[in-house]
Amino acid sequence: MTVKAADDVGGTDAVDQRRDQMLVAAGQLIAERGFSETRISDVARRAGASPALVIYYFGTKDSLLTEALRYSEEKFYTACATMLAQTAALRDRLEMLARLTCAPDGDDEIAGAWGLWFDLWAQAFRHPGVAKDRIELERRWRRTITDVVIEGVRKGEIGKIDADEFAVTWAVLLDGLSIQVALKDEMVDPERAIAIAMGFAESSLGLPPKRRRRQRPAGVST
Amino acid sequence: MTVKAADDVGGTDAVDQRRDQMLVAAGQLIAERGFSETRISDVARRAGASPALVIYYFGTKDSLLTEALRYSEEKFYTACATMLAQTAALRDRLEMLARLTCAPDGDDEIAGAWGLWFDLWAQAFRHPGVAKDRIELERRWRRTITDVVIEGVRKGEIGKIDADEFAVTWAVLLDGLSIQVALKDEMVDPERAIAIAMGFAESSLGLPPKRRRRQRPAGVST
DNA sequence: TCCTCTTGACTGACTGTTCAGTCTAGGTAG
DNA sequence: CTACCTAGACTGAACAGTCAGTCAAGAGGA
Repeated sequence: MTVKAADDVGGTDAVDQRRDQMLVAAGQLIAERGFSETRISDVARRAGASPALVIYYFGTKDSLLTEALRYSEEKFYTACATMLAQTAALRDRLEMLARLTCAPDGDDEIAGAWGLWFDLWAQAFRHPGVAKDRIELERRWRRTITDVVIEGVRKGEIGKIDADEFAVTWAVLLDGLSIQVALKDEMVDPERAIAIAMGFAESSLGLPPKRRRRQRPAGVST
Repeated sequence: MTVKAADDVGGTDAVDQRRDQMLVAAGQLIAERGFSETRISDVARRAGASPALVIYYFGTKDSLLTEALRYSEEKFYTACATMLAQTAALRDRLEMLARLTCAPDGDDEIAGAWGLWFDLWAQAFRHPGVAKDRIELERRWRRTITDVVIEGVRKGEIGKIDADEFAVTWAVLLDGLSIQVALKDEMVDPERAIAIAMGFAESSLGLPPKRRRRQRPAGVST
C-alpha cells in the first residue's frame, strides 16, 4: 500500500527487505512447484514470516505470485545487462546470452528460472494482465539482442544486417532451446543448445565461427 | 445425460466412448483453464456425467488429467501424420507441419492445444512420469520431420543432408514460434512465424524458396 | 497515544474422494 | 414367457482435508 517514506538513509527499509524476501521466496517456490501449487504458507515459511503477514503485504495470493513473476524476470534481465556490460566482443556477448538462457542450472538465483518461464507462459496465455507484462519483457529482451548486434555492426565486426529480424528469430530459437534443456531432452543438452544457437547466429550474421567444429553451417556461406 | 445411442459394435462399447468423452472434455478444460484449475466436477459436467463417475473411471484426478494430456497430444501427432500422407512435395509438407504448429487457432480440436503445451511442459518439468511421455512424443515428432526430409532427399528434391540435425533444430524453432503465436506476440503473428520457419528450412536444406507469390487476396482456397 | 508491523487463531468455501445404494441389461432357471 | 439374479455403470450425499483470507490483539517505536 503506502510506500513508506524512503528517507531512511541507512539502507533499504526493513519493510522493503521483507517484501523482497517474500518475492524471492515466492519466485523460488513457483519455479519448484508451479504457480498454483504454491501456497502462501509456503512462501511465508521460507521468508520467515507468518501467512497473515504475507497477505498484509500483498493483499491477495494472486498479486503476490504475479509480482513475484515480474520480480524474478526483472532480475534475470538485469543480470543479463550487467554481464553484457563486462564483455565487448560480439561473439562473446551473444554466447553469454545463449549461455544465460540455456544455463546448465546450478548457480544462483537465475537458474531454475525455467520453471518460472513455463508458468509465466501459462499464466500469460490465460490472464491478460500477465500477458501485458510478458510482452514488455519480450520487447526488452529483443532490444537487448538488437543492441548487441547493432553494436557489433558499428564496430565493424560484422556487416550491416537487419538486427530486428535477427533478434526476433534468435529469441524464438533460444526459447525453444531453453525448453529442451529445461526438460532435460535426450538430444539437446546445454552444450548442444549453445552450439545450435551460436551456429545460427554465425550463419545469420556472417559471424566467423569460433573454432573448427565438425558442424557444417548450412545455407548462408561463410 | 442420455448420450448413449449406438451400442452395436461389440468391440469398443459405450464404456470406451464414455472414457473418450471424459478425456476430450478434460483436454479442453486443461487448455482453457490450465491443468490445476481444472476441477473434476467441470470435466464431469462437460462430459455429461457425475464427478463420482469420473473417479470411477480414472481413479484419481491426477491420472485423469495426465491421461488427457497424453490423449490430446497423441491426437495432434496423429492428425499430423494423416495430413502428411496427403501431401507429396517436400516444401508443402514442411509448410504443413509449420502451419499445424503455428495454426492460427480457430479450427477444431487441434487448436487450443497451445494451452495444453504450456501445461504439458510445466508438468513434465516437475513430474518424471509426464517427462517420460514428453520425451517419447518429442522423439516421434522429430522422426516425423526427419522422415519428411529424408524422403525429400530420396526423391532428389534437395541434396544430401544431416536430417537429424535439421529435425532437432527445426523442432526447437517451431516450439519457440508457437509460443509467440500462442501468446499473441506483437512481432510474431502466425504468418510471420511460418515465414520464419520456412526461411530457416530453405537455407538449412538448400530448398528453393517459394515461388514468388505476390500478396494475393487470400482466396477461400481451403 | 497513535501508527506500523506482526501474529495466532479462526473460518468459510471449495473440492477430491468415498460410500451406500439405485438402475439397467443380460443371463438363466423354471 | 416370466421371474429371479448378478455385474457393472452410475449417482447423490456426505466426509475430510486444504487453504486463502479475516480479525482482534500485541509489540514497539515516535
